[in-house]
Amino acid sequence: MVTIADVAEEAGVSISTVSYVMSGKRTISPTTRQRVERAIATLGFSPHAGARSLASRSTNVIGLQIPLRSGVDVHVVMEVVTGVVAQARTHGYDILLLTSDDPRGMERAAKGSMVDALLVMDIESDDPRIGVLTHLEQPTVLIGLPEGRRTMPCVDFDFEEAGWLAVDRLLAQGHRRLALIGSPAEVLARHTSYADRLARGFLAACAAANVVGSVHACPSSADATAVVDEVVAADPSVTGFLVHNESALPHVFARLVETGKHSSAKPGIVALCPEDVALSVPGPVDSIAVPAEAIGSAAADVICDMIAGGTPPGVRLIAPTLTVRTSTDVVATKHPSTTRAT
Amino acid sequence: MVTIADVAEEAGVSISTVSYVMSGKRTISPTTRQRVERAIATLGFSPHAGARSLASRSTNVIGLQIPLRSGVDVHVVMEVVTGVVAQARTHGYDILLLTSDDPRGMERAAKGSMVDALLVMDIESDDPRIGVLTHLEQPTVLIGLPEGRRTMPCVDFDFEEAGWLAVDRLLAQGHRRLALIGSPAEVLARHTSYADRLARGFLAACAAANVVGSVHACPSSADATAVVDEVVAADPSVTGFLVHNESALPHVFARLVETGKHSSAKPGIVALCPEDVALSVPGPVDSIAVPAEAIGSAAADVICDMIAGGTPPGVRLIAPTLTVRTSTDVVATKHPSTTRAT
DNA sequence: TCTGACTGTTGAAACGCTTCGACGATGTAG
DNA sequence: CTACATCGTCGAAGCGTTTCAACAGTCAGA
Repeated sequence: MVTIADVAEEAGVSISTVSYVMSGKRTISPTTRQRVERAIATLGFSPHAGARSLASRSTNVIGLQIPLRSGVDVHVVMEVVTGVVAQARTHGYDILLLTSDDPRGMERAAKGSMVDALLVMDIESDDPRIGVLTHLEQPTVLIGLPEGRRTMPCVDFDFEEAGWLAVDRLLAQGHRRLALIGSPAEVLARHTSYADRLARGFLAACAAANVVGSVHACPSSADATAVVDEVVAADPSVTGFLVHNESALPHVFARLVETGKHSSAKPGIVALCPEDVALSVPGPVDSIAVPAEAIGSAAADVICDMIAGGTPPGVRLIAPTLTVRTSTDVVATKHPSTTRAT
Repeated sequence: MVTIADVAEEAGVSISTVSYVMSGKRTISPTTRQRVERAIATLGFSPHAGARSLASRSTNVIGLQIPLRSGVDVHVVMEVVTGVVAQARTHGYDILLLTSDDPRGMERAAKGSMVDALLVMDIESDDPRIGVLTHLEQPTVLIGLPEGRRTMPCVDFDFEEAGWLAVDRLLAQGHRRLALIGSPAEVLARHTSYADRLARGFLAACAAANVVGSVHACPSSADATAVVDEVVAADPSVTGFLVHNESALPHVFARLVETGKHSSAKPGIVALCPEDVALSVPGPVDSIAVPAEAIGSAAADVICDMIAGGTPPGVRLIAPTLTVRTSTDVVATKHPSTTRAT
């Protein structure tokens, strides 16, 4: 293994000079800088991460808690992770994967100084992990939005606003009885933050328009068609559907087309999902994109800023955008509210 | 921060004694052991990972390279990751996420002593990363199976055998002209290991049975139906389909049902995908499970064993199993070849 | 010419842990 | 009773960085 001492010798300078060349924390004459840089290159030196973290008390690693619970959209999770990793790298950070939903995994990583900060996904409205997290020294950012007192920064897509936006669209198309075909029952049962917020926005918008809206759990399997049938059977006047379930979307779409509830001429669906999922369905459908990768990179930005000593930004929500594909008179409507910070 | 010195003082022993209690590398009397353990608990001590890695020259972290390339089945990737993480944890290892397909990311992690070993997913038949990996000090395990000289251990599902198995089943059902509806074109174009091997097994089995088999790229979107139509149009005698494309499966299934190529009475499909995907389709379909999580944990076992000094196991392939759902006379056929090690 | 400020460089002290060699104390065999 | 392992514990030397305090040397201002 080649150490900083080897580099120093090769370049004919002291160890500390090499260190300062690498960190840029002190002024170095151009000539020595070049000598050192050449030595680093010829020897192929890369500093020992452990030694570095011991001396500098920082690891350049961020712990990322990702959900393995049932019912989550892997597609979305994966994209968020992609965004986090890519953006963190641009700040010089690597990602340590934490998957156990037992918060002791995060505690272990934090107390063992394995990470400089923690990023937690799959937040529930009243998340038990938050208590543990507040006791840690490392800054923490949540991807999601718990209810009540928010003691730590949150980053997420504005699902509540998305609910309003979807209802707006369905109302504009003349629908007067709406249904939200949502996440699987287990996701709703544990009050996953995004599902709660979407339902809240959806129901509030319905109420504001004096229209009946109902929320339905939906499995990610082909059984989704059965849910559609039940919803329609229970109240045949339902004509407008907000679908927020990536895996179920193809089935729901197919069934609503079969039953005449959705067609290009008479659209009855707004889908809430990543763009490519909306496009993969056999026919046009209006959709609100879940900008999963953008959420991830925003979260990475926030947390890197906090590590650097920036002030915690409170809540950062990414505004929803509706893309219309079922009518030619409008192409895309950007919702007025832009990204808002609290 | 509480250090090992604090623990030593609290317990009234020396620092080294505390260390030996934790590592178990020397005999310690029951009484001191208890005193130390109590001290650790009361102070909530957890050793500094960086210091540890500096002194012991090992990090207890495994680098995991996961693919972000287009066309891969996120579902499968996610499950593999799950298996890796969970199993690695049982061996005391954490996972550092590496996503850039640029091998310099892995080089950086390895040369900076951030990881004890590397696990590389999404292997291509002639993978350019392998050259870089062989120069690293850390052991490396591939999830996939490159062609040619195999200089490093490989773990994967036996896709080639799966091809034979699927053909067996389709032949047994009387089909005499088969088609493999496979991965997206970009996956085939870069000769992703699993796609190549599946095609090889499929074509070899067809040839052995003196039956015509053809391989077709298929996008993950609704355009999959168009592929089905093209295949059938090009040769209407095709009646047996092996489908290996998680996202396309619902569309392919639907189209084949519509065109009368598949039904419970006259099944024409064998699906190669995770179990839950096969079950999510609206109707029974025979399938060969891709045991993604098992692949991940097998890989983790192999790599942990290598770190511990075990001899590299060569190639480890998990045998395929066919699950029959379209006929009541057979329930499940375990293929004769069991997990084989080379 | 002297003083003080600034520049570029250095030596050495941490950082928190593992592990080697050593050392009493105790047990065992001759 | 002596000689010699064995057991349990300890002190201290690293591991490879960062960073502080210090120090020559240069330069500008008085």
